[in-house]
Amino acid sequence: MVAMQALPHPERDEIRIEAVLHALADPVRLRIVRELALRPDGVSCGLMDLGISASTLTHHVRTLREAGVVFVTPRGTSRISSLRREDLDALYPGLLNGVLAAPR
Amino acid sequence: MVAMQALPHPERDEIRIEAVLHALADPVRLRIVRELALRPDGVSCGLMDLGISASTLTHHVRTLREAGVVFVTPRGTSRISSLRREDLDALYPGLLNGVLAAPR
DNA sequence: ACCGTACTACGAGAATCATCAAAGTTCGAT
DNA sequence: ATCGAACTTTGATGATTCTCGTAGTACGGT
Repeated sequence: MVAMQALPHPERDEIRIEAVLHALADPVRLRIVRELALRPDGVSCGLMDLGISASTLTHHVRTLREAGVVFVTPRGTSRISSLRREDLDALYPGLLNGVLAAPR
Repeated sequence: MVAMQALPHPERDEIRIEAVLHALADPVRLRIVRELALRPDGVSCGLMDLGISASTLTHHVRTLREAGVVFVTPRGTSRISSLRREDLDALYPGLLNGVLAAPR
């Protein structure tokens, strides 16, 4: 069993700091990341009340996924997203904690 | 003596995480921040060999200043920039270290 | 087989951004 | 007072991005 993922994700060594920072710099995506930080087991982002359209949400989740910030895996008709905490902490120790420490 | 600064800077409590992340997300600005991290006493960004025009550099330094990432003060005809390490570490502990830990 | 839910793909519009050149400002030095 | 160096301002351009609606796909349940 090599690939249980249906969607492309960057390997840890392919993650670029500029892409991560850009992904985190958007208010909507930051809210998603904050929410995911509270749910280590992952959750469907569609359940979050973000006040944006479904297609916009798709765009943001893809941005986060392609940057290497979140891991996304299909579950039925939903897609479960989770923070790539281990990878991010290994690459940029303290970054995620610092971002999450910011006042809401 | 209230204001020794000639340029407007956000107070610590006015710094917003989205602005900081956006400021750090640009490759040129990230290079500037990395350089400033090596020079605690500050330096004129014009001395860095960034391969951009002077007006573009002005734009980037202003973005960093207005986000609260750097402190800029005039010195003769130059402007000395320095990282606002204390403020950033207080607001987002670990963020700066994490960013600087990233492979260049 | 059909329907509803969850999500994606596509195309478009508005806004933001990075970049530059040209012209202007400020300051120190001659 | 003049000059040059360092920087800013303005205006423009092209690229990127955020947003949406519409149409489409995939999956589970009835």
